Amino acid sequence: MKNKKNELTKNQKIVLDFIQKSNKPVKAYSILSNVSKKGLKAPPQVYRALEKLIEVGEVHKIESLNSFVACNSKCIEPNGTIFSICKSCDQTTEVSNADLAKFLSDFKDMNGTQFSGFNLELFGTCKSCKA
Amino acid sequence: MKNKKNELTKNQKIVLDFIQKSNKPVKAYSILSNVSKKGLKAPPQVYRALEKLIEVGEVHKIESLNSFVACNSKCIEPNGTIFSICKSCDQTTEVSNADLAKFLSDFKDMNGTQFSGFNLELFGTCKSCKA
DNA sequence: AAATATTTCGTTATATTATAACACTACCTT
DNA sequence: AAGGTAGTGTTATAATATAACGAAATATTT
Ligand SMILES: [Zn+2]
Ligand SMILES: [Zn+2]
Ligand SMILES: [Zn+2]
Ligand SMILES: [Zn+2]
Repeated sequence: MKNKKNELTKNQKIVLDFIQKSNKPVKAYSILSNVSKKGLKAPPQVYRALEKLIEVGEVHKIESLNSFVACNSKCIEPNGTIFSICKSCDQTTEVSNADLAKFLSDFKDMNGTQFSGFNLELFGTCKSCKA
Repeated sequence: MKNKKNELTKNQKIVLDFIQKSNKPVKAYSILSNVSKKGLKAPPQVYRALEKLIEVGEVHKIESLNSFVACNSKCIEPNGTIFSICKSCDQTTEVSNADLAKFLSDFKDMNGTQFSGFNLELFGTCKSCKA
């Protein structure tokens, strides 16, 4: 047994709170400077919180942006993530499409072996950038 | 008209050559140290070559590894990439599966708008790591 | 409750990845 | 030859991420 009280710690909550309030993916050092008044003063404190938050599924990393977003809690597949990213403003939303998620989860390689996880990043232009 | 002689430059060829000879994704600074005897001595020289090689489609960046691979020249979709990545050794192969590529290219968002590009990274365990 | 193990914390230093800026060169186009 | 574009070499620095270590907090066992 690992952690009877399965709650986030203070630092983890502070970081998650900031990410959830952001409407775009946020960078680690942006998190750091924005929560420094709450006591987090060095990169490891932020990166450690992020690591945990990602582990428990509250946060995802947007690899192509080196940035972090809160899970919209519509993750369909536990080990797969799908994002829609605006090429012009980086606005990012988690895509929940059952067909797509199923297609990806069920996908097998040449040998018929299934994958254990996936990350799909779809690039386009968001509504406000089109206008 | 851009470039009548549509060839790669010396530096670009050196970098591409090294990437093609590698059997795994390679990191920029690993490229740098490996081609330094051929005259490339500073990061910008490598990153500029990479930028061009990516632009012309000879090289892809593996975002989750901050590494680079040569295109296996089986890119089905011009603006979409699909990779299979071993979680344990980082061995990476470009996946060419017409059904999957078509599914992703045709995928539309809630508003029915098509995306202009995508990158899919599939995670699993490679043959040799399973053994 | 006390002892032990585990996890988190704060901190300093450093590693890794990537780009800005600038003067200069090579080549293509007219 | 003149002008434009792309590439080069170089120095410096920005941006992203982790190693290491001892102290503090929390959980588990005795
Ligand atoms: Zn999610
Ligand atoms: Zn946008
Ligand atoms: Zn390719
Ligand atoms: Zn492997």
